[in-house]
Amino acid sequence: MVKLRDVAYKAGVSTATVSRVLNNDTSVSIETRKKVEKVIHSLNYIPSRTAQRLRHQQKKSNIIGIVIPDIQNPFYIDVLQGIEDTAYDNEYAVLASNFSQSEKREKLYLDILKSESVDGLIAAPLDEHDETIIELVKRGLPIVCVDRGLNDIDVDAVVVDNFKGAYDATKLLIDLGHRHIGFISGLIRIPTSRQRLDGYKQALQDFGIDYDETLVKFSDSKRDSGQQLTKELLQMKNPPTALFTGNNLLTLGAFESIHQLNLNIPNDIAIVGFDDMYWANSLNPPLTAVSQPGYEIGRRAAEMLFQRIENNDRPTVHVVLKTKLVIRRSCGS
Amino acid sequence: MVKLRDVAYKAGVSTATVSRVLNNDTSVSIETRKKVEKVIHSLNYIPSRTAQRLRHQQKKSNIIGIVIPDIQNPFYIDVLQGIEDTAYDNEYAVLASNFSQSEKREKLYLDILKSESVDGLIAAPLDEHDETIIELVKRGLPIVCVDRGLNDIDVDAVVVDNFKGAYDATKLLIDLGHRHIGFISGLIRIPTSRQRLDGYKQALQDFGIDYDETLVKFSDSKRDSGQQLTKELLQMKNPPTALFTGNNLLTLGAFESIHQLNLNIPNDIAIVGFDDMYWANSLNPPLTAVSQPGYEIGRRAAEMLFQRIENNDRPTVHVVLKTKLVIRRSCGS
DNA sequence: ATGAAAGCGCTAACAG
DNA sequence: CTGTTAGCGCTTTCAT
Repeated sequence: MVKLRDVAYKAGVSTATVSRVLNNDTSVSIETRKKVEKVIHSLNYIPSRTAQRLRHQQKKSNIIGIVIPDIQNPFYIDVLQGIEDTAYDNEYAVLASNFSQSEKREKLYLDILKSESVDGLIAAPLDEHDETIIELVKRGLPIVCVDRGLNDIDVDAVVVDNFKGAYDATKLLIDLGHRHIGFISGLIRIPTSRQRLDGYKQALQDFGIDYDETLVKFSDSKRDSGQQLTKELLQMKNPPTALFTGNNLLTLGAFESIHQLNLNIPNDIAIVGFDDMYWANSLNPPLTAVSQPGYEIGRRAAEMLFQRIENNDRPTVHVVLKTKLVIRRSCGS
Repeated sequence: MVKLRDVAYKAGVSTATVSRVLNNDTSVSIETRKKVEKVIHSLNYIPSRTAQRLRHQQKKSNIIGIVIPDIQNPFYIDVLQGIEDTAYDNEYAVLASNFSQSEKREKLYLDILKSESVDGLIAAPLDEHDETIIELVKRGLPIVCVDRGLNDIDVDAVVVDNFKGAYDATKLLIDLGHRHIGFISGLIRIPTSRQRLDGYKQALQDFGIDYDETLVKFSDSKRDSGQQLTKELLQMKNPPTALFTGNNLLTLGAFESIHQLNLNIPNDIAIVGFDDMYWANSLNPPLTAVSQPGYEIGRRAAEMLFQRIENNDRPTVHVVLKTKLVIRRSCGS
């Protein structure tokens, strides 16, 4: 490996001068600069960022890290895109990592990103007690949580009102006359799942419908689970007349299942899904959905992160974005 | 920032001892180790990977970088997942970046990843003459290209047989009796788009159908374009009876457009799409598609990269994976 | 079993 | 305008 010293030696100057050339220090004479640049080129020399970073680690790297729970979930892709665009506008670069809901991988990536000296981190914690993230916050690394907050520590967060979103969806179905409404939930461990379940329950209660636990299924939020659990619900002896699916992949599974059973949406089974993804209009019938502003979540989170990087002492902020019920044909009318 | 020296001081030992504890050197007495570990914990100390790497730079970082053209395209997500899983099995971590088809962003991210001292890179080049990537290959950074190869330099690549895939799709529609087949292509600049167009043309030619350029539309491979161009095609005075869409997002746009026009698939318009994504079965009717093994592409690419990291001198390899025509109901029968 | 000290490649005072 | 030099945080001989 050719190093700065080699260049200096071959060019007959000091290492400092080479460094100056590298960093466009104006105080180098034209000829010296030319000479050095020639040697740099001829030796195919590339400065070691590792060494550079070690030298002045106070300097910003202008890189932020993102830790995503499940890259297969397009909701997080929207968030990521919002972060990316905002970052780019602010001259930051984004390094993303996906931990596929695995605690071990999450820790691995947090460690790496941390030590790769990112200026800050945007993360969706595994749950409200995510220790690895809490530790990083304690160490003073600028962090903004998205989608899910953290209970045991004060930290910036951008989330949506999952309770209200689920409430609205359930209420819509109730308003349309349904009394027997199935719900396919994500893992109860995950805060957003709990909040959505609570919204569902509250709506039932407000309209005098008893909560029937046989109508509620829990899953890992993957499409296959949605498919499987929808089938189970529809094959009950007293099946639901309407279905509320807890995230976008579960919704797709439900559609698949319903088509397979040759049932008609919304006549045989009405459906409202959490998440309004890009394919919602391509489904047949188009999906009625609780729209989460993923891109906006990402944008806000990035902005908050950049503020915090500038000033780590400002008070923490929780931003709660509203969901929006987008009514299309899958719920009937 | 708490550093090794702080730990040493507080524990009343030398920095060397702390380092030994960190690296599980056996020659540390049990009590000393315990004492040091306690301090490490209490101080919340994390070693700086930057410094570690500078110290013995021969050591691998066990990080690979990925440069993705468009993270909104789920095909690349499949590839990424394949890479990720393989990487994890081989104890590598993956840092991903998305350049949204922007040449400037691509260069930015390649620079960053390179200097973040990744052990290698998996990239989908902008085109066959992508200079930034060529330069990195020349420098000796282990690189594997996916989806698209590089013309001017020898480099490992994992691609699919786009020509054959497009040929098969077109032939299927011809076999079903269609003579007037629209094609919505991606940007002609992108190699995969050209190959698919060639496959389409060849199939027409082989079955004695004249190439009609008014039936072919070019676009940026986004859903909106698919929607718009499908509308244009279907509103021609002599509209196609069948449609071949050049990638998954274009397909979604086409479905949306067709539903809006209240046309029936496949009776009014048959459709075959490139890319068999996870939502293919949720569409109504389910989509007939050219399946690209995205996950497999990622897996192979990662394996090849790890081999090259071990031995950068091995000859370059081009892997061409086959596509598979998955017949469902959108093309009629 | 532990410590002292020499760097890894680079930058930034400080001095000239 | 250019050179000397002291580290950045860590690992690793070489002593003890």
